[in-house]
Amino acid sequence: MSDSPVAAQKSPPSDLKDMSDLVSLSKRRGFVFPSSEVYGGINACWDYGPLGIELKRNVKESWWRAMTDREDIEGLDAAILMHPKTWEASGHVAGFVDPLVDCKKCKARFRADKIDPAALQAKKCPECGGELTEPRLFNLMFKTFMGPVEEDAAVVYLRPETAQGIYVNFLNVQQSSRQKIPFGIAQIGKAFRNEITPGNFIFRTREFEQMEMQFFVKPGTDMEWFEKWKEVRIQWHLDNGIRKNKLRFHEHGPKELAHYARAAFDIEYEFPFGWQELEGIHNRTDFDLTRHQQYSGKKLEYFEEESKERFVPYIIETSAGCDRSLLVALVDAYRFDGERTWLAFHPKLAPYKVAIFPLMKKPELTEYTDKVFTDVRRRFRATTDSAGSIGKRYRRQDEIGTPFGVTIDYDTLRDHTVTLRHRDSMVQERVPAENLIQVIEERIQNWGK
RNA sequence: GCGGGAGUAGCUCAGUUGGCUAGAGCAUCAGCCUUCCAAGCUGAGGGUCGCGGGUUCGAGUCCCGUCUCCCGCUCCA
Repeated sequence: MSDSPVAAQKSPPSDLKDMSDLVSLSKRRGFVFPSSEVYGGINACWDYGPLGIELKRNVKESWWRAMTDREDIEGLDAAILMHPKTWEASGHVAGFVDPLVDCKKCKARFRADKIDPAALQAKKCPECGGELTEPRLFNLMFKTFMGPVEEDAAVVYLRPETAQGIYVNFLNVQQSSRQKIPFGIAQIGKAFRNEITPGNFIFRTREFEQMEMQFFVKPGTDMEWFEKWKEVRIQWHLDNGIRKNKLRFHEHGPKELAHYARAAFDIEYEFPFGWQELEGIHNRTDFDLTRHQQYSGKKLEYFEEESKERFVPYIIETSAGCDRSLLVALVDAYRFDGERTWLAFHPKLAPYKVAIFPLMKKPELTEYTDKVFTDVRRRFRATTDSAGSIGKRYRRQDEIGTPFGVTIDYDTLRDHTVTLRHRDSMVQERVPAENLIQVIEERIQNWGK
């Protein structure tokens, strides 16, 4: 049995031209389904299928470990429903309201606060001079009621960001975990925003999951930490196998900064629909904690032993979209060479790490396959398939991004070696069955090197 | 929310000027064939045509409403 590589003499793999191929692959293979599809779907809501949820768990696991493996970071899972005053303090009740006006002539839409007051008064479109509609309010927070009675006093909001749950727990976490500043709190959780225009598959949805880490530092050291976290977060994306040339970075100028931020840095990805933000790193100063002090009347200060100083910490925030990171994993991994479609996931993100096949559907081969499968799946998430030709089965796994294929053939029965096939190169190597797990571990260790 | 396009099997689509039990390819499942990279053979399952009304003897095919998706405007995790 030779282990000569089967060379791929095809045209170089291409990227996605638009999202349609990825959307249909996602549905066909069980990554992402439209929500409530039997009722015709609901705008911009999506469900993760069997493979999608594995991918998502792997993305979250990668993030969570990168954060909480550090000694200076603790985890938290705060409630989605919070005291309504939280959102007054955060500025969301006032700030998440964007009055919008439309031009009846050229159909352009503007934020009322961003066009010239005189033009707004005269209801004249800044673009074409046409007539503008009245400003209309769009509250971006989802509102609901606590308890059975729908009365104003019972109004609560679905959190529009997870960060506030961390801020209000700052002292609880610091004291219970006996952390000293600087330290951070990491949280993964859902957030909800009534976006005016959701879209681009799972890129912008009204219900989404955030992966946020808030790092509390002594005022004066904040810009230094801001710089450090920029580097750490860029590296995380690269460690997940995201191609460097598809990432770019954008440092906000003073005029672009949100009300809470002193500095902001975006990590952007080049999607088929353009460069878009994937993660933001912000220096939020002491804005949030100070506001919560004001609105709650409780002190949110930290006492530093060494200097005997008492201060409200500054916060460096890293805020990544979980669904967006998953979308980037899919988009970045998508390959098509004119014949073969495959997802070139980094093994740590792949839903299945290994697929195990009998070369043919024969009892003696399937029996051996079952043994290997039982063995391998104790270590790696694995799958098996015996339907159709071996080539077809390789293709099926390529399409869901399984990095390794293991094939049991008649030689295996004699010498107990198996074929280990690599998804991206289609190279095959012969490996003793007893060393299989170890070899795969090594290949994953050296991935990309 | 506004403008433009679209909605027929899991996917991609075909369905003539409204008229026989709505078709194809791929996919799926079962069997056969195959000793390493899809598309070979046999058979099977699966759509009532986004949804709701209306016109008509009769509608996937016409009319109204509604929902959803895609592309622009907006947005920033």
